[in-house]
Amino acid sequence: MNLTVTEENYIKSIFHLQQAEGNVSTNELAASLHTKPASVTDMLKKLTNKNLLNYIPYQGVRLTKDGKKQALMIVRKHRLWEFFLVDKLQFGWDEVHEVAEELEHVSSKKLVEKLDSFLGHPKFDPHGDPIPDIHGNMVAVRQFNLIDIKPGTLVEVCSVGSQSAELLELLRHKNIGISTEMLIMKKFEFDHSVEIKIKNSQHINISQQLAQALFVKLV
Amino acid sequence: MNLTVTEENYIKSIFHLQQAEGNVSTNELAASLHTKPASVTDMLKKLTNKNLLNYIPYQGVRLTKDGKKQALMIVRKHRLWEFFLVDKLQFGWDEVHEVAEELEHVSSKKLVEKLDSFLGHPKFDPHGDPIPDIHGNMVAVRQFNLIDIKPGTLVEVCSVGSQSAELLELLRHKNIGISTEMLIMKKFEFDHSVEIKIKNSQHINISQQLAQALFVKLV
DNA sequence: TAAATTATTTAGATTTGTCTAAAAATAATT
DNA sequence: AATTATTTTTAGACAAATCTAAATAATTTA
Ligand SMILES: [Mn+2]
Ligand SMILES: [Mn+2]
Ligand SMILES: [Mn+2]
Ligand SMILES: [Mn+2]
Repeated sequence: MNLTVTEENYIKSIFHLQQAEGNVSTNELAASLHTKPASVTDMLKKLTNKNLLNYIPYQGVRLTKDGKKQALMIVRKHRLWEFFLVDKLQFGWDEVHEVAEELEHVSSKKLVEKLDSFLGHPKFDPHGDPIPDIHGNMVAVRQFNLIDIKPGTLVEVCSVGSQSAELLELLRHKNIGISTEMLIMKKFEFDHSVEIKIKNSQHINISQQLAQALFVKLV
Repeated sequence: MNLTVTEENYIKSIFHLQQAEGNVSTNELAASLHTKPASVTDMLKKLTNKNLLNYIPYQGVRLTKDGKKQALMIVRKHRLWEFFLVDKLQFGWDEVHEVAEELEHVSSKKLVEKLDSFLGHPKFDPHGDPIPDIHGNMVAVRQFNLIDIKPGTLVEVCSVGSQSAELLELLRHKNIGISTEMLIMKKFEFDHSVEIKIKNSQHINISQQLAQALFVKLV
């Protein structure tokens, strides 16, 4: 079953949205895809006919097993290409997302697998997100939101909550990236900011908004 | 000016067809793009409005300066990706064309230039065709059709007349590839076949059809 | 030159993905 | 419970790219 670029983008968005919440609503999807709710309704019907998702009018949508499998293969391609761009072509990790949005739709299965070999079967993309293998499996690292970590804990950044240019610009400025190790020093009640100490570096303050966008694992 | 994938494919086809002949006809284009003449007429009007080609009804079409420039950049991407697939991902030279047909439409300019650097600025693709540089210039190697070479001449294969699977299969079987050196031994009037001797190998016979599909340079 | 053939264009329809505006269903407030 | 607000769906229109069938132009053949 061959999907159009548009269909693939819908499937992928639903996949990401249904991780967080249960059923994905029409409005959520419209926002995420920068389109209108009416257009989403049309597409949901179409994808339902292709057995990629279960859709109940007014109740939102979830991917079927098949839909999830398709989504995982698109995510696999997206993250492999991002790794390629950073590791081989010297792109910055904050400039690869847009390009990968196009590359992920190149259809050759052989290309994906040969690319994976060429890259040495990487397990994580440049943003710290796990790369699904050919069967759709990915390593599960227990991740915590930085805002929930108790003072005194040593953690390592393993992914970021979005790929927005604004966020990545701020991270670059603060010298925080994937695999940066940091000690949580203190949490301030007033503005929910967090004081941290980056390994071999000075103490800095992280705003509530930034802390909520950082995911870490215990080291 | 951003072109759709379809528009890019039209521009590229016209570019290739107008190399050989003068004006490109509607029917030729339809055949080359596996579409119908009526569809071609529609698209020619559209591309004319975008100033990419000069179109006179019933008289065929030629690219404008701008159209040619666009075409060269698509060809550049196509051939760079083909080189990448063969040189880095270990694809066979006979299996890269289809994949490159998709990759050539990925739009990031930065990607093309970084890919070019990563590959070491190759001058020829795996089929021996020259890769245009960022300004659209490509090295011109004087090429001859093997069928026109006089006996006694030493030549080197530098490109093939088509990328058909059938042709590439035969070449693989005869152990002929890009940069294969061969001495032209004798031409037979009866069937216009050619006897050649591949360097460090035995004498073999090349059919008229095959000789017409091989382009060589003098060494 | 006139007739027949071939090439090209026009006319009208179709598919895909989108949109706006209006109607209907659901959820939240009073 | 009734009203209001929000969400979602329907109805109808539109642009892009395509197709078939018919009309017209150009070319070839007789
Ligand atoms: Mn991304
Ligand atoms: Mn990523
Ligand atoms: Mn090719
Ligand atoms: Mn090629």
